Amino acid sequence: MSKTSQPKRETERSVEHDHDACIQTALSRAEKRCAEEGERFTGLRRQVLELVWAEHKPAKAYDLLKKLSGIRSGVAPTTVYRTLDFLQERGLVHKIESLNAYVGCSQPNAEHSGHFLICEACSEIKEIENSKISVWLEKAAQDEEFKIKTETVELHGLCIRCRPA
Amino acid sequence: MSKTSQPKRETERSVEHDHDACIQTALSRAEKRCAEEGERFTGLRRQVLELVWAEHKPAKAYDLLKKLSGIRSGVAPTTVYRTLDFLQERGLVHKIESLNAYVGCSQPNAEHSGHFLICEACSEIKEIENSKISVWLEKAAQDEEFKIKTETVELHGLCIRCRPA
DNA sequence: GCGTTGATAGTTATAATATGACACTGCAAC
DNA sequence: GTTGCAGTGTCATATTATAACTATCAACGC
Repeated sequence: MSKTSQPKRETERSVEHDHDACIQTALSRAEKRCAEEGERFTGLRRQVLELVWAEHKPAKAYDLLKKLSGIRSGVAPTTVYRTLDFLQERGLVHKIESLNAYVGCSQPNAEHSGHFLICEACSEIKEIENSKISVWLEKAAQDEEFKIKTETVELHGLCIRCRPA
Repeated sequence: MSKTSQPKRETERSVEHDHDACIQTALSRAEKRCAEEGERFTGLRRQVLELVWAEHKPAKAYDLLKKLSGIRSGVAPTTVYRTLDFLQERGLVHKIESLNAYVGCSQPNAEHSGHFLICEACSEIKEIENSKISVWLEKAAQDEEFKIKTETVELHGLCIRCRPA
C-alpha cells in the first residue's frame, strides 16, 4: 500500500514481478481513465481499487468490506458494491462470476469483457490478452446468428506453477 | 408436465419446437444416464429436472423452490440445491454463473462444461454444441501453460429473434 | 420376511452475497 | 455564496447458498 517500492518478497510470482509497481501502475491508469471520462477518482475509489489489486487473486466483496473498515469509518456493504460497480463500469475491475469475486483489470483502456485463467490450487488469476478468443467466439455465435454483447470466459484449472511436472 | 403431448403453443420458438417432446427426451436421457451410473432417478430428482426444463430459460433456485412447494411438501432450500447439485454432477443441468441460475443440459452424454448464448431480451438460453470452442480455449491456455479443467463460457447478447433486422 | 446399511430426503438454523431507499455532505459551476 | 448534484453514509431487507443433524426408505444378504 505504500507509495515507495518495497523489497521484492519471494512469493511464487515475485521473482519476475514487482507487485508494488504493479499496483502503482494500476492506480495511475485508473486516475488517468477517470480524468478522461470526467469522473472523480476519490479517496474511497482509490482505496477500494488498491485493495482489489492487493493480490492477483479474486477479492470477495465482504473481504474488501472488512479490510476497508480497517482504514476508514462508515463502511457498509453498499459502500463496497457501489464502488465496485463504479470501477467495473469504467473497466477498472472485472467481476469473476464463477467466484462472486473481483479482480483488477490489467488492460483498462480496451473495451472488453475479460477472459480469465483461474488456478484452483493457488487462486491466482491471469487475464488473457488473447484477442483471438473474442474473434473465435464471435464466429461460433454467428452460426446461430447471435449478436454478442458481453463475454464471460472463466477457465478453471492449474497454472504453470501448480500443475504437476 | 403431463406425459401426453400438448398441442403446440405459438410461442417464439414453437413453430419448429415441440417442447413437451423436448422435456420428455430430457427426462428419459436422465433416467438412462442415472441407470448407467447406478444412481437412482427419484421422484424428487425427476420433478426438479422437469421444472428446470419447463423453459429454455434460466431457472433460479428459489423459483424452483416455490414451484416445487406447489407439488410436494417439506421443500426447503436445501432440497433444491442438493438436487441441483446431484443433477449437475451427472451433467444433467448446468449452472449459469453469470445469472445464478440453472438450465437443462442438451447433451448430457458428453463430458463437458457448457458454452452458452444468453439472450438479454427474451432470456432464452442456447447451449452451443460447437466443440471447436474448447479446442480454441485450450490453445489459448497452452500459451500460458495452463491446464484447463472446467470452462465457464457465457455469451450475453441478442438472439436471432430479438436482434434488430 | 427381517434386520442392517447406506443413500435419500426432511428440518432447522444461519452464512454469504447483494440491493433499495433515503438522508447528509461537500465539491464545483455559476 | 448559493445552488445543484455527485458521492457517501445509514438502515433495512432481499437473494443466494450451506451446514449439521434427523428421519425415512430401498436394496441387499441372510
